Amino acid sequence: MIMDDWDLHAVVRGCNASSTTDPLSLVNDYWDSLSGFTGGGGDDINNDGLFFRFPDLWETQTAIEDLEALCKPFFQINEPPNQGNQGETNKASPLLQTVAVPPAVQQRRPSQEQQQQRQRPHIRKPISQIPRSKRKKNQQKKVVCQVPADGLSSDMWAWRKYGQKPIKGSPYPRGYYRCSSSKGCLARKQVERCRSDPSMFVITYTAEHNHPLPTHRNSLAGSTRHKLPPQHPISQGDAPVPTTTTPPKRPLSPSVTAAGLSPVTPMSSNSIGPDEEVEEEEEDLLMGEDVFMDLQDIGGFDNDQHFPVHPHWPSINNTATAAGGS
DNA sequence: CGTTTTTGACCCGCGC
DNA sequence: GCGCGGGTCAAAAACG
Repeated sequence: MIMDDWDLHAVVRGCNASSTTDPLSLVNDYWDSLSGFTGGGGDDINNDGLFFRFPDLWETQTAIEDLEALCKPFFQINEPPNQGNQGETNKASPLLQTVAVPPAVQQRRPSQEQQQQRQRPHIRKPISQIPRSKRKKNQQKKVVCQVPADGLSSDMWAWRKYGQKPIKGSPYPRGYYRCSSSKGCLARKQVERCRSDPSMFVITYTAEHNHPLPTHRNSLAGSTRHKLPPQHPISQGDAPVPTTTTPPKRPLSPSVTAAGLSPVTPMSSNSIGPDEEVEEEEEDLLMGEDVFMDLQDIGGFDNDQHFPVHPHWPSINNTATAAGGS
């Protein structure tokens, strides 16, 4: 099947290509990918009855149009409809690639019911009741976007972070987000910094939203932890948080998020940390204070080239235990 | 009170 | 079969 070409390599390619700082190569990759799609099945999970679905990859027009179409659902930037703010939009518009799955495999995705079953409170279900095993890794349909830092919060969906993991071989952790707008929404998103180009973020969207774009969040509670100016990022970053022993139950400050995820050691006052903070605030203004995701959550600030070990990770290679925890 | 983030633990796919 | 690595769960804490 044509889809066979679509695996994580395509994803990785997208990231690697950026290292050449040649966006066109990504677009070309994407275009190449489209040719692989045209024969594919458009039979996605939610063909009917759903408010939102990914743009139809199978009915392609032009690479640019497709790019825009794919980006739109995720990057509906707050701007007047007829305001052709192309310049700015382009700045934040993601370079993306798509990874598709053979239809047969797609059907194996956990259904919504299954998903909800898994999310029921209480202890983990016996393995037999958890259909997660049906899912094959790397074979879910994915849309991979590569966006600059300021493109991250252009995502109009409301995401809730449900996990974070250090990725082997990468100094940056990967954040796992799920759509918080609708309970049954299966949409997920993974965000990580591109290792070859730390200024870029690789966003992988999985599954689809089954609801319309939220106009605003239900609540901002718990979502504005980073409001305080991180005056003590260093202390957080340096804190040798034990990974195996009992966890220090969250001596959290708003800056912990940044420091906790940053692979970088303490952000000096001259590092980009604060700059990004400012950048983020600017974004907030642009976004009408709808901060859907804090970039600092993703990978910290590393533009000053040093990639020390994450303070919380004894060593990324120390997998036996590190893999267990996150 | 409802929501989010954090984070250790758990589970499972996959490569060897 | 085993171990690694990635994805998810869920309790605790924080926030408005």
